[in-house]
Amino acid sequence: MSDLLERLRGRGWRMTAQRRVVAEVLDGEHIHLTADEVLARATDRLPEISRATVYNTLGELVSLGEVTEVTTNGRAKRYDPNAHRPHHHLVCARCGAIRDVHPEGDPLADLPASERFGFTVSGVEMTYRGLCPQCV
Amino acid sequence: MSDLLERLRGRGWRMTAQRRVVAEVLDGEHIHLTADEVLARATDRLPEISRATVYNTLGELVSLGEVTEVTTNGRAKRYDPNAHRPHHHLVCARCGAIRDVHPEGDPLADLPASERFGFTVSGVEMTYRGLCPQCV
DNA sequence: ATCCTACGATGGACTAGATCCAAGTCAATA
DNA sequence: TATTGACTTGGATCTAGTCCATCGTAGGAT
Ligand SMILES: [Mn+2]
Ligand SMILES: [Mn+2]
Ligand SMILES: [Zn+2]
Ligand SMILES: [Zn+2]
Repeated sequence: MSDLLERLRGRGWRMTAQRRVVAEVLDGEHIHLTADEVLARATDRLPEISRATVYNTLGELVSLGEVTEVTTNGRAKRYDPNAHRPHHHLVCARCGAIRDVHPEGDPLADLPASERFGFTVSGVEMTYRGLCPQCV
Repeated sequence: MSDLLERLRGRGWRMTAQRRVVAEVLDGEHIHLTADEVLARATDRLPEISRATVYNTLGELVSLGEVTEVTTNGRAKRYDPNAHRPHHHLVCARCGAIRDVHPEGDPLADLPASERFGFTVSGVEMTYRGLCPQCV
């Protein structure tokens, strides 16, 4: 069983067949599925699952902090189960492949006070762009 | 007249009343308007302008490299006329205010080869998150 | 100044992605 | 096994954006 499922059980999350398959298809490394992709994979395991439930469940996982939303292209949001290890993304400009990356250094420290406009800065998302080995 | 308009003229861009007002409403610092916001402001100056023309013109300005698309929230894309000075963004999590920022350091250099997965990395976008002075 | 025409503008239909809702179903507890 | 509030469902609805046939015009030619 997946780590995610285990954590959710531990938090008293009410378990249903639908929620289980959504959590299952999100399990893994470098996973960044759109809601439609989650629906397609969930439907393989549980044909009667509905689109609304997929959206409901993804939204709840985001609220619980177990999944993060990633927007790399202005199209469909992607859902990332790797929420417990802060990271950034490397995206292929041609095929859209996405890898998790962990840059060195502290980007927050690189933003001088004169560039903060009085904001209380709490985090940063970085999206590296390039071409993957297959697309070069 | 705006810098943007001047550059476009110099590039032989065919000028129409519609294109002029779109370019005009995009002029300024820290401007990051959605297509609908551009349409609303353009309509103030030229009531008969159409939504399709706003999208056509924005798309062309992006192709020309005079405007960049910014996606900060998975909702509507925003259009940024400050394309000739590379920069990143600081976004208020509550009210959505967006400021242009110029962090120190070279984020590309902070991505070690072991984290590049064979990609040819060519750029990076950074979105700082926080609360603006009015929203703290 | 007028003509010509390729390029731009238009409105409305259409699509993708996402959300909402009233009604039906069921997991968890007793 | 009875109860009940939480979950699921299909379909309607919404937002952002694209597409297209047709009309209009900017700007070069005369
Ligand atoms: Mn990730
Ligand atoms: Mn900007
Ligand atoms: Zn690729
Ligand atoms: Zn704010």
